[in-house]
Amino acid sequence: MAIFSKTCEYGIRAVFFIAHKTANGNRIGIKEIANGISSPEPFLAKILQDLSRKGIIQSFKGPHGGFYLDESSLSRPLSDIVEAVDGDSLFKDCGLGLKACSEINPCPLHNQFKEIRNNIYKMLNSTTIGAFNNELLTGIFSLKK
Amino acid sequence: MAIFSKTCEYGIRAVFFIAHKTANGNRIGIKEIANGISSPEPFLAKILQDLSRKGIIQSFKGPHGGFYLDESSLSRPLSDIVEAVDGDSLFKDCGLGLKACSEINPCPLHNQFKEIRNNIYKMLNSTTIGAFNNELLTGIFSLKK
DNA sequence: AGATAAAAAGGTATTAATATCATTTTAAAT
DNA sequence: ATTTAAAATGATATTAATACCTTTTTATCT
Repeated sequence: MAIFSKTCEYGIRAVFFIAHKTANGNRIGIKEIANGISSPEPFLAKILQDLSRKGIIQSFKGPHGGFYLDESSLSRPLSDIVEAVDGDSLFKDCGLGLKACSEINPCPLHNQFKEIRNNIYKMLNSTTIGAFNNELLTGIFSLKK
Repeated sequence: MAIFSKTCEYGIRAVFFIAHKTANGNRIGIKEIANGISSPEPFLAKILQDLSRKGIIQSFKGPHGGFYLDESSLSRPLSDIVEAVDGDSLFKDCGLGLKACSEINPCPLHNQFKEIRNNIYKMLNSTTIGAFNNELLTGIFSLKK
């Protein structure tokens, strides 16, 4: 198993891509995004539609329309994308799948998972959507394949 | 998304349960295990059958048969269960799902995920199957619901 | 106003994960 | 030998995730 669902993987990669391609105020179409991050276009369309409805990204219909990010979206943490797509179970739920697991009724791995969940959340919450625009521009980082 | 698949969650809980219930040399049947960890019995049967085939747990057919753990199984790390069930993608694959992601062609979150993967692996690899027998016996830890 | 280009919406298809059921094999007890 | 209790196997069912397709809405341009 991967950490994120495919939906979430595509979502994060797409948002990074949009951030980097629209830093200049432009918009970008679904075709170019799907191609830029190696994702199935119709599936990605659904994902972006959902992220747009939830306010994580912005979109504009019609000719010269497309997806883009406003200032406040650029400074959102990645955890917002993950939460919008996969929910907060990665940050909150018991690692062994126990609904009743808690501080007073812990599973054997309760404390270990608490730390891991915190690590993941801290990382995702302290990294913003726009954090890698420079590196993406210079080609240091890849979002394809 | 959860960290592990349902299959893996049931598997780990079941193995903990078997370890604790058969520490005295007994065997334990699928019914009692399924009940003890709140899992669907036929599904769990499949999982344990697979773990048995892979040598993670031991089983014995016929009357007074059941599942149990030998000494060496008790000292295996949890990472062995996870690898047997979910494979090693949790420890190895790119967090953003990129096949080509590597040190020389990193995704934007490459280093961040490397650390998280290492945390998870270290935890699972340094915790043994038999580590919680005492706490399970005294009821400090729960495997149910 | 009409044509066009884009995302949004809604519905369908495929695949993988999860769950269940029926039959077979194995070993013990009588 | 027969019965019985257990896991192993094989087949099927259900559900959720992933992927795709068609139509509709919105905005721009001529």
